[in-house]
Amino acid sequence: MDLRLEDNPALHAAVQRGAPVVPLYIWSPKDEGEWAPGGASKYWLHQSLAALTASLESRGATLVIRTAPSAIDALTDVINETGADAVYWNRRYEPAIVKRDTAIKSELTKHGIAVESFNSALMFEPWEIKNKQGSPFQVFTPFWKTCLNMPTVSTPLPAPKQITPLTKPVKSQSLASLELEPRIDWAKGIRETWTPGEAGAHDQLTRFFDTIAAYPEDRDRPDCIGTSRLSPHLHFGEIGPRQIWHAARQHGALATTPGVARGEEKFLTEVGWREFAHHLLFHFPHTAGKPLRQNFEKFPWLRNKSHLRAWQKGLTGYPIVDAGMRELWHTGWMHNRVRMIVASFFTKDLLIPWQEGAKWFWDTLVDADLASNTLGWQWTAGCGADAAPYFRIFNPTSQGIKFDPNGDYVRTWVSELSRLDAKWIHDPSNAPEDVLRAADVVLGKTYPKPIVDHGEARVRALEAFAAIKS
DNA sequence: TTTTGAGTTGTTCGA
DNA sequence: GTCGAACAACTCAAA
Repeated sequence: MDLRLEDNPALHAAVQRGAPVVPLYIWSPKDEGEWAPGGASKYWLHQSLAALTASLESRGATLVIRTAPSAIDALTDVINETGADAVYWNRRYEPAIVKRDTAIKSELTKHGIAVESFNSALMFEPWEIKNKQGSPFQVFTPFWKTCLNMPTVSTPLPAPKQITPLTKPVKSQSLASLELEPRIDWAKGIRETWTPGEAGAHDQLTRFFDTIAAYPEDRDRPDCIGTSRLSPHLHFGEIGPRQIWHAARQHGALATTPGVARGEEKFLTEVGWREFAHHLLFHFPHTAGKPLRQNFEKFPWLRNKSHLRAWQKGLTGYPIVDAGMRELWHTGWMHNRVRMIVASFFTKDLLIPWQEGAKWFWDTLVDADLASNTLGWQWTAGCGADAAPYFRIFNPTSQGIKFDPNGDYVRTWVSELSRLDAKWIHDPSNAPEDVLRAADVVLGKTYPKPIVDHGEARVRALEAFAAIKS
């Protein structure tokens, strides 16, 4: 899924052949198995496809859009209609897609079509990075060390200046016919927050570089813009990790103050985590639905529908959790630190299976990415690679105080608490009566009481972990 | 094969 | 108020 012209190896190779090129996008959500794009992703996809259509037009080409139950059907149609003798695409690494694309490749090859696929989504191929025993890494630090010792990250390719179209136009569906945009317009917040598309991705990268020196500290602060906010752009391939790698290296090298490049380094490590997530899902394809660590199969999860709903709606009674869940609902995105807090609350305070949380994120995040989502949830739940030790249970109140010290983040998203001062905003249920009254907060009415007591929930979680000890 | 050191992101308790 | 240790045991990765 690479909705960009720059550093797009499949497009580049196709243009290099010198023959006319038919840029084709196939919408075949059934191919994704259980993981067809959710609502927020579909909204983004629509905008990004519109942007791609425009930029292809500026190079003389038209994006052909097709829908099919399976990609092979649409592909075969287009090959028959155009007489194409070669098909190029950029690889995806999700288990269901690897399977599909392998089948497509052998099918087309059988019919004499020259098929070639390329890596544009990752810095390294999952099979390139392995430990001394030749198996995939399951710990991040040695994984990333090995990546950094690889010869080079290849240099990004330029966007083609001109793309030669077929003389006879190829039939295309309209973008609207994919019905990616919601019927009821709930996407206002997303629209106001983001600019999907390749140009938007590069603007975002440039903006981020202005503040990257503060990244190591500010990245943990949801009350300020300290993170790159590139995740949805990366997911849709509007920008690639290799472009980011080289841009950050270059930017870091320009820094004159010694130590300033620390920001770039730290940021690239995070891009490394994205890489790690993709490699892991490739090597352990069952992990999107099942824990990497088998002993977690018998973890005593609870299923409490009303807790699940309270979490989804941002009505748990823990302000930092509720702020995060509402930011997600409103903008299609949540700050990384807050993702950890809400996920820890979900899996440890509520003891609901991590898969349920992953599903909610899948439908509501504009950056929903199977590899990153899987790693993140399994890491928090303690059943994944390099996972958090069982005793690391976030205290939502102290996390709030630590990373949102003035309460600005909570005030932005939980308006009913906006008149509470910093001293009590993360702990309204313990605030004195007169403080609450002065801030127009009536617990249980204007804002919920905590749905679980964190102290008790912590003890309960520790007991649950003790139950699966071998 | 065996051994050794280490492992993104915390919290609580007691000195 | 601050600080360090305990919170288990396991698995991974490398020597």
